[in-house]
Amino acid sequence: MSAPKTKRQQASEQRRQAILDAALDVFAAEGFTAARLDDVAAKAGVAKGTIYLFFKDKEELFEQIVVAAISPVLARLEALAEAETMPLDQVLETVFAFFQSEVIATWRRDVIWLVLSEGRRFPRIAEIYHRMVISKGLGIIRRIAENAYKRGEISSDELVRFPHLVFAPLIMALIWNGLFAKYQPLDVADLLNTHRQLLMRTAAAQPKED
Amino acid sequence: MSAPKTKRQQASEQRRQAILDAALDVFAAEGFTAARLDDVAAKAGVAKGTIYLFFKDKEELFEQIVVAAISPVLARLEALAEAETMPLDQVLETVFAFFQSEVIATWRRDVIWLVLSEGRRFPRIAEIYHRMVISKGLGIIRRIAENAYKRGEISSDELVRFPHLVFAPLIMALIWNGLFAKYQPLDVADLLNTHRQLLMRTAAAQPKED
Amino acid sequence: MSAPKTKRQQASEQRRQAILDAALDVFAAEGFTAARLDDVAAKAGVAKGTIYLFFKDKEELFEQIVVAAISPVLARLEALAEAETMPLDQVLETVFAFFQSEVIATWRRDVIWLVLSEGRRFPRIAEIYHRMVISKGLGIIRRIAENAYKRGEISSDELVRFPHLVFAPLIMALIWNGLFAKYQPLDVADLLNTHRQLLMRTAAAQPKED
Amino acid sequence: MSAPKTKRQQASEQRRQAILDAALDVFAAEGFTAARLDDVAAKAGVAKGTIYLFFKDKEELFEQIVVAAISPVLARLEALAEAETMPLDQVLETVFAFFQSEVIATWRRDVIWLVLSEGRRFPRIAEIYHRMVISKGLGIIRRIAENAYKRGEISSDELVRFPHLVFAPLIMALIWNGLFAKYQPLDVADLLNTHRQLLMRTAAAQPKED
DNA sequence: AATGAATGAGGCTTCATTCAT
DNA sequence: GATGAATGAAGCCTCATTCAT
Repeated sequence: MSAPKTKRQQASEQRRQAILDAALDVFAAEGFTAARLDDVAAKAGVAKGTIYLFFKDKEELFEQIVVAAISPVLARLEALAEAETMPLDQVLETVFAFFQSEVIATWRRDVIWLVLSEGRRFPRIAEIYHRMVISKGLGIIRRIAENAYKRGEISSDELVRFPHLVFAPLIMALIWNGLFAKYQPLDVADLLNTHRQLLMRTAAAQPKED
Repeated sequence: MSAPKTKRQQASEQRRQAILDAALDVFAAEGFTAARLDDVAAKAGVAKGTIYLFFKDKEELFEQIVVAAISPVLARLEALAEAETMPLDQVLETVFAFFQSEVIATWRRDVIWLVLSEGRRFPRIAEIYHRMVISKGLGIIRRIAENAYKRGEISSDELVRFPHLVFAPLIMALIWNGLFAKYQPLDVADLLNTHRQLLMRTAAAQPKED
Repeated sequence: MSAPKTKRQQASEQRRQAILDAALDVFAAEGFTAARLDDVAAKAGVAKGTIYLFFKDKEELFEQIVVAAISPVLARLEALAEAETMPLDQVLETVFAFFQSEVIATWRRDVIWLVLSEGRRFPRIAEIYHRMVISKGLGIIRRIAENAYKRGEISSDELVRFPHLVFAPLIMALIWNGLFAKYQPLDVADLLNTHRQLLMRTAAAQPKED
Repeated sequence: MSAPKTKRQQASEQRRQAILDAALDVFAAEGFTAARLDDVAAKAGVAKGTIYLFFKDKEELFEQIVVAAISPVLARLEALAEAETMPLDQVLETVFAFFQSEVIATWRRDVIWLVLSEGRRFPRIAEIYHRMVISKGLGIIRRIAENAYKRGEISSDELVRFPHLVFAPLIMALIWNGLFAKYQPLDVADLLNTHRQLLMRTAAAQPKED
């Protein structure tokens, strides 16, 4: 139903996507204000005016970058939500692996950087990202942790109250790679394994006994 | 040694500081590119040209904001370094309290946001911040953790290898407050207490036995 | 003689006219430069490219608006020319009534406004309008006045030498309505009656005696 | 009190005036939309940015052209207002002479053209011009006509009710010169003399007798 | 013939930087 | 030193015109 039929529509959709791809590159590299739409157009292989056939102005283009980037992530979250009864340790392993291979090493990283660095000046973007990604992701991990807690897999409700703690080292790793890796490399795989051990050892150490 | 002598020198130093204070406000609010030197000058109560008496250009002003903001922090770090043998739990309590009262609620928060959001485009700033703050802070925590580990206060070397894990929730709290608090408040005190419990329970649970 | 034969030709002529009608609206409202052909096309119910099937460019479209608008007026002038021996007073009454009901209250007003406001920058338009409307109209009134003068209906040759004086209050009324009526309404009927009385009393007062 | 004192202030005022002069030229020649601020700046001998030190944007510059042009005219109107008891014929002669030498042949003509051709799209300008020039001028002529009528100098109250009729041929002459003089010259002096005779013969013809 | 997506030149406006006072 | 008026390069956005469908 939303699949474009005619060649015209297909070509148009391809152009739109090319602009979004180029814009993500340029905006991530330069930031919203310093990014030049000339560069976006050049990188997308279209004329300047073409951008305005799809987006009202620079700001809407920026928002749509984030919106467009979120959609595919949502599918992943849905899949994760299915795993509510999976062992916590296994969930963490899956999530951390996904983060390393599919986020920190790909264009998804750039989207997060954009939200991080421009979100305060574009509350709409922060709001969208929170509503569609953050709150959902936290909710899923919270439910998984809750189940693990009830099963006695973990001994305390810390992650139930603050699922944020699961993600903190992920976002830190992403920031470190962006800012400091040049001066002091960080073994993200090791970091995240250690983080997981830390979370899980806590669990194993104090088996629930009530 | 660096104390200004004459009144003129003092007045000059005050102007310089007023510009830096104003610039921190404006740059943090708008980002480097969107920040207008007109606004900085107005907020500092000086003429636009005066800025150029102290700073070569906009970029140098930006760098000096960070440099100037770091100096006072260094003193804190030195003090913390003295505490190498303090119990880890107590160190964490001190550090987290400082973070809540002196970072997340003050202009220091803005400095961190600037490094976060502009650091990738201004490697010199990232480099300075890493060299003067990050690596020192991590080093101190690592040594404290190492001592605690040797004393048997904690049961594993995780924090020795990745002292980053101590700070991850701090940076996450700061980001959350900047981006998402409007939509979903976060009890930072509770979060950090929980984080500390999590770190320390690990320690207590498995007394070192090798 | 110029009647389109085939249905296709008729449809084409209708499109052309629709474009001209729309263009008159848009150009009158915005002026030549600010008028957007997008708006013209939308209002005419055609695609933008269609305009270029009938008119070489924006400027030619503008010219043709005026040309097309003039043709129907010419018929009126012809009719008036037949009335060369009609009493001057009656002619004025007829002309002024026509002006009030058929010019100042209709799209003809817009044509005049276009000529007024853009004529200096588009001499071709001024020239066309002068040749086809102004000079003819003035000539007719001059001849009528001349006849009236010869008959002794009016006592002086002022209107023979300057038939412009008959029209001056008309154009002034049109301008006033366009610019100042909002701030100070003008009773055009009263104005024109007064104007006519003024012209005719002159006539009646001094019967020709040579 | 409003005289600039320092050299700086004088130079600034001169620049402002140079910009206004240049802008009148360019706007009158091209119309508001087609006028290019680049051209204004070049003609005024300043940089583009300098315009924005004095005027918020193109539209404010446009308004200020008219406002600045009106001020000197006001003095003339005041002087005319003093002449309330002067014989009507003499007033008309004075006004018409002024119009020929000081309006139709100078930059004042351009101001009127601007009001004429752009006033509908810039109601503020029409409003200003009406309030400061039109209504005042009409009021003065009305009072002068009223006095003449009371004195019996003119036999009817037509000009009291519609002082507009005095000015109609003036505006017509201005328009003619702008649009049609190339194709058919107009002897403005003769036209205005004839107009005056027409107005005054009416008066003489029917001496007031009540 | 008719369409409307695509183009890219051009204009308004901003703002970092300079420099005469 | 301090000022702030002046500069002009640069960027966003519009819109007349073209052309593949």
